[in-house]
Amino acid sequence: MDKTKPWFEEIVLPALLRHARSTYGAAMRRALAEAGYDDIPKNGLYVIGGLAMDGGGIPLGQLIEELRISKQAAGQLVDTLVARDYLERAADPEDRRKLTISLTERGRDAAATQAEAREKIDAELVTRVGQENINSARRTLAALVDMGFERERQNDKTLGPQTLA
Amino acid sequence: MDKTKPWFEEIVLPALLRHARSTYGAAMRRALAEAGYDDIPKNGLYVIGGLAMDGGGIPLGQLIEELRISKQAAGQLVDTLVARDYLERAADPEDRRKLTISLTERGRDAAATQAEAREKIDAELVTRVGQENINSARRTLAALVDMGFERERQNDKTLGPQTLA
DNA sequence: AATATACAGTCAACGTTATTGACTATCAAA
DNA sequence: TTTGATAGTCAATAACGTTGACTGTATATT
Repeated sequence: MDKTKPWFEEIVLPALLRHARSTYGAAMRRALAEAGYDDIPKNGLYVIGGLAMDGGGIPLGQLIEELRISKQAAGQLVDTLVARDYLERAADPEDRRKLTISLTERGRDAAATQAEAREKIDAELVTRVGQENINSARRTLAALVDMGFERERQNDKTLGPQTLA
Repeated sequence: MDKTKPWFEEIVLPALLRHARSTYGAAMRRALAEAGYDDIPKNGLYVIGGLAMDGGGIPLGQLIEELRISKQAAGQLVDTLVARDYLERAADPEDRRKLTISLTERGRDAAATQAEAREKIDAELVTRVGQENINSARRTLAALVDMGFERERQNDKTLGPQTLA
């Protein structure tokens, strides 16, 4: 009766993923809130964080791809992020249909705060399980992501946005 | 310029987690929809899947713990799941405050379908990265989850439900 | 026993986020 | 220069989660 394996070998992977992600989410949100950035919508973290890495201005379409939400949802998300002064839009001179988005001053600062919080978790994680395990985890997760992409193509986009996540 | 590492070593962990989870979510949803179970709310997957493992009837409070949502949200979730005939409520004879929930016939069938889809992904994952990497991933994710729990206690529940996830 | 406190869950109102459907504007190609 | 595809917006609605106030049941203290 005591012969139980460690809990994390019993639990189902999706649930494990869910809770693991929430650790990051909670830490980043707390750090942001403490720095006064307490009005960022859910997916805003991904937008801000992503833009901080990409550096430049990306078109809405790219957000749609990365977040896998409808373009209307993406537009709305950007709207509120613009209204709250994290993002700004600019016309793309190459193609006037496109409106690229980029971080404002405030947005960059929020991104930095967020990155710091994330890196703190990352660092703590290294001390807990070691870089080797983390690398393995990344490989494993990447394989999962790939499988998702493949299926999506296979099924020729018959997969609604909200079906995901 | 071509000296780039594999993409999954560049990407930030929360995003990787997000997409990895969506692979499971999409596969399970597709399988369920094909079997006629296309009316399951988002968190319903966790409720149904979780109940299928626990077997028995659990009280609402346990759902709240596991999903980390407000009790009202949990109640509402159960409401719709009951309305759609996946779940049923029963009074707990021990403590008449408690209403335990358990799977209906339909619910069990949905759970089976879902589990099958999940296991298919699991199996494919083994062939892709091997059991060793998966074990490492589990250890790593578990460490993350633990960190989340610890922080939560540290901060004495000052952490709203929606802050998570 | 009597009262106070804690716990399990519901009801109602509201806010946020995502969805669908219809539309405008721009570009690309025949 | 019409045709078709692409980028994004507007408006209405649906799904989900939150807060606050409430009922009923159990538990502990006097």
